[in-house]
Amino acid sequence: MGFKELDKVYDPTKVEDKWYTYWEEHKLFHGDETSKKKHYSIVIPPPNVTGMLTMGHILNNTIQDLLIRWKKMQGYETLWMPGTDHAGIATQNKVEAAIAEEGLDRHMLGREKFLERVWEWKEKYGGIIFKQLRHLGAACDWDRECFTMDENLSFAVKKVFVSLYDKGLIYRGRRLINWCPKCYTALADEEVDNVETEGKFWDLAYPLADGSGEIIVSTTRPETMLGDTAVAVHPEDERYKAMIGKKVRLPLIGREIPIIGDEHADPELGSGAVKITPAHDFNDFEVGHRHNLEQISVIDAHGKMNENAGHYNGLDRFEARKKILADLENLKLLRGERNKTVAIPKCYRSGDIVEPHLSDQWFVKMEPLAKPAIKVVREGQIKFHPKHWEETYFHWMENIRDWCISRQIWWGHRIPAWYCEHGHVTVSIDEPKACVECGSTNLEQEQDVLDTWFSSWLWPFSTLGWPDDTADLKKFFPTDTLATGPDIIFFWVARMIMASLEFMDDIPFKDVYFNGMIRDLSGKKMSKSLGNSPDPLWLINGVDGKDITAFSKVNPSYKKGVPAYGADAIRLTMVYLTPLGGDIKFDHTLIELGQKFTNKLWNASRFVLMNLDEDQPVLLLKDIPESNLEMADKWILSRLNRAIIEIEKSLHDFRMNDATHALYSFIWTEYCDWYIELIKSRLYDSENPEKQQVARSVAVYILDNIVRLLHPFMPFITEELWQNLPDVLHQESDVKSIMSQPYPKAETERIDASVEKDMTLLQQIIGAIRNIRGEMNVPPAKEADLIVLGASKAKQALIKSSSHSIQKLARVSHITFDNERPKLSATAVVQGMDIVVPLAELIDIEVEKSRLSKEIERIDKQLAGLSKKLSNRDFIARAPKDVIDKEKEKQENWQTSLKKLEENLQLLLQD
RNA sequence: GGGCGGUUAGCUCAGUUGGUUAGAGUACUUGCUUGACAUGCAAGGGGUCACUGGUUCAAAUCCAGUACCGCCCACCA
Repeated sequence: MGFKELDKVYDPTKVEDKWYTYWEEHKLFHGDETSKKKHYSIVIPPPNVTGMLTMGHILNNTIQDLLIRWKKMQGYETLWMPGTDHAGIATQNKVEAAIAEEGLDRHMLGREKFLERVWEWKEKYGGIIFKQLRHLGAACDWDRECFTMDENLSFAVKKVFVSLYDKGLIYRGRRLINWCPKCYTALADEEVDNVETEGKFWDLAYPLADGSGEIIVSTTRPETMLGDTAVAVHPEDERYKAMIGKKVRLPLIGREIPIIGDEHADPELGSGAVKITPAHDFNDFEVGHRHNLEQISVIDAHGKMNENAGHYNGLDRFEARKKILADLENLKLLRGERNKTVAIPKCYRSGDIVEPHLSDQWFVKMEPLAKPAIKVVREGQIKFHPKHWEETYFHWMENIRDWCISRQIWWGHRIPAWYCEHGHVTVSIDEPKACVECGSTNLEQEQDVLDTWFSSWLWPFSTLGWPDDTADLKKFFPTDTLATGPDIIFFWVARMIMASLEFMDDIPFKDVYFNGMIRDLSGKKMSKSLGNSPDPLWLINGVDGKDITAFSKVNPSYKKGVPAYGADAIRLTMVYLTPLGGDIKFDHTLIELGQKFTNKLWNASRFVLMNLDEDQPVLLLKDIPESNLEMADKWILSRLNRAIIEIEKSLHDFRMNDATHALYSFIWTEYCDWYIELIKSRLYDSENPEKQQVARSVAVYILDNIVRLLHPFMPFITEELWQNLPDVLHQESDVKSIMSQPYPKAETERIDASVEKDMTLLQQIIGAIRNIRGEMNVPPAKEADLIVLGASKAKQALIKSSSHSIQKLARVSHITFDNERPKLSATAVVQGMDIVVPLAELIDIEVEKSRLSKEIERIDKQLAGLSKKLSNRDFIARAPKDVIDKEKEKQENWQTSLKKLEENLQLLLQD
């Protein structure tokens, strides 16, 4: 015994950090841009610089790591590019909250000092998530770690801005945009969540200026009436047609505004007449354009009424609403109030109600960029997995609207545009000396910064060195797979495709894998604020309930703490549970699946390794003569190769869960439950060292394949086990690591259908005996005899040659054929043979009777259905021949079984 | 309002192009400290595949509709 005996229980905490350090030290995560090998690259969806690891990251990064490790073992030069996003609004909000505790706000500090504070924050808290990702095992190339505000990435941003500006695709304009009064900045359409809310719908009466009557308008936002510049009715609306062209006197303000005819007014809705406020409503803005209406802002950027709001000036917008309603009520101009669900636009960062706000902003004209990006997906150059997300993509891209890219915050890439005192704009990568139009040297840079996504849409090539023509770009671009969540399909995925086609003249990636969302068991999205998400590091490293203080409303089940499941167990569980693109309802107890599997693998390996012997070398499979392989050996080799094919196919199709299932059942059911049990007698048979050696060698050969197949799924335990395998199995490599070993390839010549068929028979016989024993509650210690009736010569031979296995696995002493059967015996039918277990003193006749009756009833029922099918003339006439043959064969088999079972039951009833 | 997804065992989920006796893990029942593993072994019970109709020789699977759940998009003020 020269092999190290493994611990009885696998402890991930003893293993995981050790191997991660080893891999990192030996540069096994490094992508070599000078390599001659084919490349495979992935860019990480950059987490926010202040981000913390969530369960969603666990799933997303496990999938990326799985792909990278799989491809690396397959011989590709792999690169997994890590990096973080500066996340403008989110990060600025965080730092502002932090300085608020010191009684400061950013304006007190000023731009420069404030940014210093953000950078300090970034240095301190940025990248924590990457320390956490290391615990997960992520094989990121940390030497290349990027940040969206790195010098070269910032240069890329400026270069892109100038290029699009020069092409006329970036413009500046006074538009109505989504404004968050809390974040004090413009937002893109995608940054606004429309939340259905119970609201009110008020009817207001506007008197006609000539005193001839009034017109009723309906609104959900009465406070904006101060900015009304018209009332619109449908031009075909008989009720109001005659009023078009007349004027109304706006209550409270007294301004005279026209009644106009416009199809925007829906006669079905409310009174059919609608107030028009071009400065505070997107529709009204359009109507205003059509009719040349004045745009009067009455709400300022802080959400307060402004000087145009008369004596409401200075009031908060919602207080103003109350006041205005009360005042109209007093004037008897408030004519109705109804409940109505309305979609309230909210800022996805702060949650504050977004205000349509008239201001000068920068925009990207998207349509010309979208066209080629639609094409590459439609033509299949880029494939989405699951495919149905392509529909969502097309729908958005075909109706794309211009992208508002300016943000009125400080943390981000400052827009490279300068204004002179005459209002001319100069756009340039470097600070210009003089205005391009008038030559003025009195220039001031734009105060606004760019939307965060304006840097992340360049991510697949800016991280590789663009705009320089780098070796990295040549080697690793376009990247291969993008794995991300469908929630950022518009924010990020679509824009990366557009940017890449525009600036690289190529697609950014070939496949996009959308992982599902992690929910809690009640189906709610997991989030820290809901307190329904565990900290993933608790699950990896374990935590005592006392230490859980991170969240205010922690799920009670975490208060007791959780054991150290280890990264491998979590990874395996996640991919086992994740259907292509489907959501996962998650609870930490589900990880027991992975934990148990980890322990099973560990112990199976422990068993195989403890049975090796230094004095008896392990034979390589190619050195074992075919004739020395027993049925069990051939069978497990056959099954291994089928599993390899299945895994390869599943991973290729991004069906990670199928690949995981294939591995799981191969390892647990076939290798552990059957193969290892079958070879035990050979392993223990020191009288027959040659057979022993073959059994040992095949067992460890399969184990070697198992750990390599499993490595992308469970990197740590497989490295630990692989390192413990005999050296003869290790292929030479620069660094001794499973990461440098080849991924198993299928050897189809090892697939042997006839051996599998024989094995099935054996399993069925053993299963039948076990079933009898189990139903009768026969203790394992009691051995029984076995009589097989009606077996063909071939089957007899097979049973004889495997008699030892049957005896061992089914706890049988003697096996005989065609003996007379004792009256008191339990019986089963397998492939037309009677399996008779004479257990006179062991069995309960009544139990056996009911067992047989139940079985007869079951087969009878099935047979009835089948007979009906086969007597259907249409079925015979129209179904394919092979289907009919199969059904007929089935019928014969069942009929035989039924007959035999009935005979057996009769024998028992005779007593 | 439009679009997309879902509804299969108590729970979490598989089920690829229609043809299996509808599966896995877990939970449950029973028997086992069987020379790797009680985080284990063996056996067992449990499903009218949401509902209704249609296509077909044949539907969990294809089509239409209904109900419920979820997500996304949209200017009904």
